[in-house]
Amino acid sequence: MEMTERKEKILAAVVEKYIQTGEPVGSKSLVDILGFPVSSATVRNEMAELSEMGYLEQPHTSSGRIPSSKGYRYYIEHLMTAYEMSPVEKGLINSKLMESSGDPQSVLEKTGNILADITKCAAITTTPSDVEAVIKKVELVPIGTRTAMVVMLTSTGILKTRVCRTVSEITIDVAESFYNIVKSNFVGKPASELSIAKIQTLALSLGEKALVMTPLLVALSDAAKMTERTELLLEGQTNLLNHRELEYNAFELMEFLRRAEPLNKVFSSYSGKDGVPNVLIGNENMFKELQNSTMIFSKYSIGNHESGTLGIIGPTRIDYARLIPSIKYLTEVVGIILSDNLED
Amino acid sequence: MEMTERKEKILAAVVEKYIQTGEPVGSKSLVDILGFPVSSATVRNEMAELSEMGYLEQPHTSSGRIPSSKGYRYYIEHLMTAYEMSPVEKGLINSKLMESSGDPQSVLEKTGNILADITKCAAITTTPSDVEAVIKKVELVPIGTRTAMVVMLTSTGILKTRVCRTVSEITIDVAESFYNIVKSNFVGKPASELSIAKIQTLALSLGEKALVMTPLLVALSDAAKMTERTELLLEGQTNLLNHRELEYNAFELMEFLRRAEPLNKVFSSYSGKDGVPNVLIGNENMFKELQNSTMIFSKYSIGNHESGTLGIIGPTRIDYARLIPSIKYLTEVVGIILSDNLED
DNA sequence: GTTAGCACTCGATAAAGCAGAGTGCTAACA
DNA sequence: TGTTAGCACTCTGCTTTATCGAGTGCTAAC
Repeated sequence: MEMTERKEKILAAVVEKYIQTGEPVGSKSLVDILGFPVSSATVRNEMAELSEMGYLEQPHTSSGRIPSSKGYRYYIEHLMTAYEMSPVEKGLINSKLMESSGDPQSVLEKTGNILADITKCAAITTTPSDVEAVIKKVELVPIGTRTAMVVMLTSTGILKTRVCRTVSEITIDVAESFYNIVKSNFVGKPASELSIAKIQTLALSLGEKALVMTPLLVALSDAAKMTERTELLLEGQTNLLNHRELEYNAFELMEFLRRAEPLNKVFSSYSGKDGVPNVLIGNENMFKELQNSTMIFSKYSIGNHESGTLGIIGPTRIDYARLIPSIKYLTEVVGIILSDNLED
Repeated sequence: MEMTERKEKILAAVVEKYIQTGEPVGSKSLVDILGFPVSSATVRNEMAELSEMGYLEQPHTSSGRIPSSKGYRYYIEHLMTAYEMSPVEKGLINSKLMESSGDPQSVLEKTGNILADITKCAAITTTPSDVEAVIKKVELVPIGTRTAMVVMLTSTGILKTRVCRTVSEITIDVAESFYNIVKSNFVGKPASELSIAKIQTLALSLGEKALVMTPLLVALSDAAKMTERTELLLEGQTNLLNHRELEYNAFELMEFLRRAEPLNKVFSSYSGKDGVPNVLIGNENMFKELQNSTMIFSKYSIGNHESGTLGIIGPTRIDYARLIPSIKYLTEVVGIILSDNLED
């Protein structure tokens, strides 16, 4: 049984109508939608074949058809005409993103917000991670006599700050020693070398200065730890409750999203080549909690390195034609904004 | 009709049983719970009187009783024995809070997390706001040749950072001018004076330096704006879905929480005197969306100033004896941690 | 290959019946 | 006067039954 042009038109019509209404689509209503003059019986025959081929399925014997995962996939790959955002929408998004304070975490939070807003799905973003990142710069900012803020910049443009308090005054002398220690031990090295153990051995060689220096170094280590860990940011989870077809799954889904590991596993199993978003529909997902959902995600790059992921999760019944391009666009913008920090 | 000791015992038993099971409590099961030997008929008579007095109500004519808002209130004020957290639990909370990076926003986020976790409700925290706050210190941290981080500290211990990029190099000369401008115009003044308008008039007098200086001042203004705005942080909203009695309200409630104004209105209507948490039960709430919910909140102080609010929202059927002390404790701890930044 | 006609399936909704928990009231009891 | 046993009554939740209608698959004719 081979795919014909008429079958394709019918499949596309079923997908689009179902996406729009959420109701199984019957042969009769299809006749109205399709441009050419055929009777409902003919359409019924074609639909039966599409079912047999695995593109459509029936919730129960005597109701209309809904697209299967395979049906959605065929639609996305062969039938769909992508619906790009208008320049106005793009401009709006750009200006919203500019509101954030510039550090990756807040940019990605904002991105998640926007994503959740335009897709009405749950949005997931991950903070950049780059195994090749090294410490580029460390600064000590005086806050009070015994309080300072440690600032750390990595080669991937990630900036972390951390406030710490010491038992005795942070004199210029102390600050200088701190800079020396950092320069000779950590700058140019990966953040992972900044372990507590390393700090302890260092402290031994510092003599009396160890007392005031240790908190500073610990703060730096905390900052380093924060850059290493890639965090998962969730936004708009409550959107999931709006989708009727997820009604019973919504809660289970939210619980699933709370656990970071499985999601990271999904993200790392798919490459982000060509900047084309990955689409995982229904049973194409590896976890049973996602069998009724669709994930669309895409990798953003800082400089030339694939650094993090940005995507959504929602019902399989979703406006693919609009959302896939949107996610693609946001991925590009985020990449550009975050790469900006890299240049000097 | 006056309250007797036996009535009080019955009321307490109804409240506690209902909190535990979520089912209306009947006279028969009460006889088992109450220590003294009475028949179900006697208890029924007492319950009828408690109903008449407004402490209990019936979901429908022929079912057990559940506490009314007034009933809960009487219980909280006269009958309940508060259940303090154990030192171990307190220690655990302290150490979790210490993980956060020290700035108020992240401390409060963490607090919200903990709160949501131990109460299984939605947690609300507000970032500190203090109309009397003035700019105490501003620092410029070099990141790249044309990138810098502006750090701002207020008299209330709030620290904000903001990264900015300029078109030309940030020389030592530029930095010095920046410090001079800031010192003579903004330090010691309220953050609200750092308006864009003010910056524009300033820029006019800077001549050629305006080009490189403006982005820095704008960044500072952004930081100032961030300290002024008190933000509402929500955590654990999805917990609301776990409560059967909120089933139909849960979504409406989440939508309500998204809008900040009404919540701020609630918070500002109640003082935080004595550090005793405010409890608003069911219809005691001013907004119709909260009629089926209970809010418990309390104000934390930085230094001596009441600065922000921290609380939960959940069903009226909630373990008051445990949660009220927990919230009280967290409020105190947050106050202490945030006040810490004040000292020099 | 297409279409009209028709019996059939199955979910959704409403109506009806039943069991059980719990009440309020009355009358008797200590 | 307070307490208790007894009983009729109410109301919910659950199950059963009936009905409706949309939509199908199949057959036979075009």
